[in-house]
Amino acid sequence: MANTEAHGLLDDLHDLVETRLRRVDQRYTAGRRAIIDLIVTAGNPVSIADIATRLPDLPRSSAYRNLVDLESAGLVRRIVGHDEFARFELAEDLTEHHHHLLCVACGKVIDITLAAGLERNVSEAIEEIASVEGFRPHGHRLDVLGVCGACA
Amino acid sequence: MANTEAHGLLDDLHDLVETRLRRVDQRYTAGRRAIIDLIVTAGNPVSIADIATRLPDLPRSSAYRNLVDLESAGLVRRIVGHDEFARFELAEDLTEHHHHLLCVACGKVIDITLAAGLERNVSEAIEEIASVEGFRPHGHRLDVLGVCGACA
DNA sequence: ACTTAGACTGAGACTGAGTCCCATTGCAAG
DNA sequence: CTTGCAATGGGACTCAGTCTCAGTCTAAGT
Ligand SMILES: [Mn+2]
Ligand SMILES: [Mn+2]
Ligand SMILES: [Zn+2]
Ligand SMILES: [Zn+2]
Repeated sequence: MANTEAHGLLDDLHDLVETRLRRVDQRYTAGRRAIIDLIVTAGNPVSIADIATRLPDLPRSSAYRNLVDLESAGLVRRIVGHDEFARFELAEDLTEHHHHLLCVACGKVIDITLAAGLERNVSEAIEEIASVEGFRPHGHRLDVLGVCGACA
Repeated sequence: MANTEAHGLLDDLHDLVETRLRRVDQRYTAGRRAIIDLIVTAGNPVSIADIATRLPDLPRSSAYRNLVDLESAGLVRRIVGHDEFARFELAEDLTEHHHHLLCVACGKVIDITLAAGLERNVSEAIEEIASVEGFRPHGHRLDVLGVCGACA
């Protein structure tokens, strides 16, 4: 192990998560760390079923509670897809602003990123319309409904 | 009542709905008609609670079943907003393509329409990205999260 | 080292929007 | 009429998600 300055990107993320949790008097326990690890490792948003499968020793009640806590701390985002199951991914300020393809057949969620210019146009149009309606926008989500390659 | 050619826009809609239902061997019963009336009359998408309030004599099980049937017939669209309650509106081929402002405080849903040009740009970008992912897109939804005027 | 406050855990009870069941009723075609 | 389904409605049921609570862990203070 010649590398002593060691910290990889994943370790940096864990440090950041820990700092954010500490800021609200929360601890970065093994269960929470395992959930963050899983969310980052999986390419796509993960469901409770995914967590139960990949982390069989983490009780469901703890998984649900940890996800609520991580969401409250602004570290994790809950996604309501096309099926009845919630899914979870890293919050956008830990990754980048993006959107989703939702498979109406199997419920799979795939991340996509729009061109910056188009994203800007959308945001401006939203600001415009919202102000007319007396609505204060915090953000937006664009979901594409369709059928994924595996289900075609 | 001097007007004998009578059929208003609402009547035309009812006729269209009846035709579409007949096409799939379904009947346009009083309960279903009342639900369509309510959905059209209300400016915004309606929840089951709205239906229970405005149509107190329509049993919940019938309301849910009718909504499922109307959705299957492509006449009504189910909206998953920011709260835990589903809402319902006319399907887009009975109105026009549009999107929603979602109040994160009270759950209210407000219809909005984007400029046609922007809408086209979004659709094209989606086609492009989806094809790269091997995903066959059927449509999209754009939800703006924020706080409505009443909740500000 | 010991204490202590409160964050955290886990097993299970509970909630409630939405679905299913089934006996009964309505309705349209022949 | 009759006959085959569509439709009804009251209530039982499902199950993802939430809540409870007694016990445990952890960090900070002394
Ligand atoms: Mn994502
Ligand atoms: Mn709408
Ligand atoms: Zn799929
Ligand atoms: Zn509101």
